[in-house]
Amino acid sequence: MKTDNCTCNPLSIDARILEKTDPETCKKRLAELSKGLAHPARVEILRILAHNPPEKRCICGDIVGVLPLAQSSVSRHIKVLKETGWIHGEIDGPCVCYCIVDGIIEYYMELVKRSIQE
Amino acid sequence: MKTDNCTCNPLSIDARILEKTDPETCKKRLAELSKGLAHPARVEILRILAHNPPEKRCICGDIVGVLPLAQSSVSRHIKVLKETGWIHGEIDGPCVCYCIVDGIIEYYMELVKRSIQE
DNA sequence: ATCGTTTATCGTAGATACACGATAAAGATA
DNA sequence: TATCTTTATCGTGTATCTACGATAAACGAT
Repeated sequence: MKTDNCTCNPLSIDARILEKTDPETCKKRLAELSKGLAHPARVEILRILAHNPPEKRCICGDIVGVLPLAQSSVSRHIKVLKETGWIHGEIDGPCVCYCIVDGIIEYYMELVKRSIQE
Repeated sequence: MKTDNCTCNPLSIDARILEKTDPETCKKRLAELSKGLAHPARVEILRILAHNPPEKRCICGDIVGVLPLAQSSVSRHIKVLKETGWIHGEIDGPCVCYCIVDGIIEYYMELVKRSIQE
């Protein structure tokens, strides 16, 4: 079931806060986020969430239909993405509304640059 | 032992080749490279290699001195970075010359963009 | 209250990751 | 040849990852 009005708070992250983050924390954060990306299924989930229009963000179970994995496996991948900080979800009736954290990709890129190049 | 003249071929990767890569392969490649980044010690190794001046790229054992890990553990992390495609190494006398693959960070960022955003 | 839908968690099993010390392999040096 | 240095690999133990089916939990609808 897909609802049109998503109750998801637009949780966002600003890449500029990195300026106040010490290098050691940056490395740990980068490693953590990278673990989230370290599986093709999770990349695909992020892709789906990133492409979902903002006004229709509740696509909880639709992900299960797309991926060639059991529902429990998909749920686990979603959990990893939540724990590593890529997405967040809020309960919306019987299903859960997931969305990608706003600005997380830019934040991640900035982390890569700062942790490796600077 | 650090040698000044590095025998490392400047193995490089061009982010533009991604244009010819199909989405499924991109996802797998991104997941693979991300696995390489998914540990703080490996991020630090990449940082060290990225900062090492080109004319002094052979710093094999120096990495062991910097990281709070046993030599065998560092060697294993280096192996992961090699296998996932971040670095490459060539034997240079008794030590091994490691360098970061040229352009790999830009390639990685491009992969993130293409696999998630496009 | 009962049923159907949706998502999370549990239990299990096999694979992979991570750390360490010990050892091997390769080349330089005496 | 013997020895030192440097790096890779092996063996071990512990922890985490991954997948699945089964089950539980939460909510809406009947």
